[in-house]
Amino acid sequence: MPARKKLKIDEIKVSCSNCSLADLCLPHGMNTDEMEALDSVIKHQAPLQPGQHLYRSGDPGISLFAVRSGCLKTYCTTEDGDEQVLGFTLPGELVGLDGLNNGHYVSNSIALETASVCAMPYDHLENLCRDLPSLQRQVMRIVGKEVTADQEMLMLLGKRSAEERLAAFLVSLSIRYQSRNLSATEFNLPMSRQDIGNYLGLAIETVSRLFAHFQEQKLLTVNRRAVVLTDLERLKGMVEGCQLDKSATS
Amino acid sequence: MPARKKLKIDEIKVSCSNCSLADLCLPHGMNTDEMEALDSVIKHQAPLQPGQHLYRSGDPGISLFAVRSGCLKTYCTTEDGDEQVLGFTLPGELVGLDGLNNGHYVSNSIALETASVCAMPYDHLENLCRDLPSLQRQVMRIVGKEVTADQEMLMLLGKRSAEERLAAFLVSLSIRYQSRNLSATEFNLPMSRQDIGNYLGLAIETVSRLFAHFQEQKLLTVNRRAVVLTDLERLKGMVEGCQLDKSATS
DNA sequence: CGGAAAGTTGACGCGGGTCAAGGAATGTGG
DNA sequence: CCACATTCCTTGACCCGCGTCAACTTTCCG
Repeated sequence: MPARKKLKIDEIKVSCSNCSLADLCLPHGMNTDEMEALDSVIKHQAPLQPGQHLYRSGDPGISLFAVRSGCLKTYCTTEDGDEQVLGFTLPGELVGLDGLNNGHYVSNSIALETASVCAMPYDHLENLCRDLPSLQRQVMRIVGKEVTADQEMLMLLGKRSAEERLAAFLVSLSIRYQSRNLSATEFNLPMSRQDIGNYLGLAIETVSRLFAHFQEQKLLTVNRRAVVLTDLERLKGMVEGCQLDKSATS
Repeated sequence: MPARKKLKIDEIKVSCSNCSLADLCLPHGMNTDEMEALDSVIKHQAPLQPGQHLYRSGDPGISLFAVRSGCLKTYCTTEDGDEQVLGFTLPGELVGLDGLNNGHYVSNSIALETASVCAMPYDHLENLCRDLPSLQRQVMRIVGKEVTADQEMLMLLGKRSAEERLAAFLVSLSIRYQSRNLSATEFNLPMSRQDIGNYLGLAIETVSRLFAHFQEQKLLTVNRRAVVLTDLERLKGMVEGCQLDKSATS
């Protein structure tokens, strides 16, 4: 039964145990058996096209999603219609936690590039957590990370200058690409100036001017979406002191 | 054994099933048996004095805390020493989620007034969640709420004017006090202008001027920490349109 | 090829930060 | 109970970072 065989291969292809992102994702630290159990609750769906929504505000929030490839933008809208970008999700990162609150998503998630995601229905995940303490702990770790990341962002928006915000944004992307075994210094921005500005609480003209300014200072070269960080160290220096102080006090 | 009896009464006093905050807190929606199980993992500790820390950045993060009375301020510091206030915790609300990330708190939590808290060690809570699906769901609900609240805050800091920020802050306090059966229009601010400004990403002079400005417009009267919201409706009107749009799209 | 979307650049002005001075409340020691 | 310091808050003057408006260029896509 060649057809059956083929299907089997496809299944293996998309399993957690073979996923190169496992270290960055929920399976992190799980053994093969545990990964297989996790696999069993994951729904693979058709890839999202750019501009296509993964979920919208008000949709019944029933799943947590892991991004396998591409890039998602999470945003929400106010009653009077304007948008706030909440974040960008890269492969190995999770979205959809906010659906846990009252069963409906508050935010929206849209693909910026063609993206494939793994969907994990909350209720299945919940059941599985009962049997797999390591999964439960990992979920809570992810939750804690999310909270910490939001705190970092609040600090950026509350206290930092436009220059520091953009530098922090670029450094964050750099680090995240690096941990995915991509170049830390050369990459394409998956998002528009509009999205960057919105995310950082800046006007798009300001973002554009800052890119020009950074270029003058030989910190980077930029052409539309293509970025080369020519002096990553100095960029990191600009952000230094703006980061959370993680030094233990005890 | 009168001593024994006395102790028993004290225990009952502080149990979830007798706590007036149960509806706002983790026990929400649990039956008596479940509450008793939850009680068993809660550690009651001596009240915190104003200025005393519940936990500090770097401390081993081992517990989730529920505030029973008083008010806590959560904040974190940058490497170069300045502070970002992340939020204020009122009775019935939880703090300490950020310790879930890597086992250490990233933020600090300090009492603004004399405060008593219930401590729930993560590991006990984790075990209990395995037996009590309703608790597990409630924990995840709280987590989702936390994420949503952070999103709302990001929007405030990213998009809103100083005036809208302070109005939103006062309305939020009003609503939270009301759901604790306290006056929605007359209360004392538990925090200083410094803290308010820091939290809202504003200079303390701006906060002060805005209070004066609001007073001229007969929106409220304020004397140091004492606030009376004389036109709550109009205040809410100022915030309208800044709130997340929760209308279902499907 | 044409129209729209995305990005850049310059001119201008305002919201709110900064600096400075002073008042009111609270604490502290004599 | 009073003098004094300290902290918290208020108010005014000034000015700069960044938003807004506008014009233009480049890229994208049917």
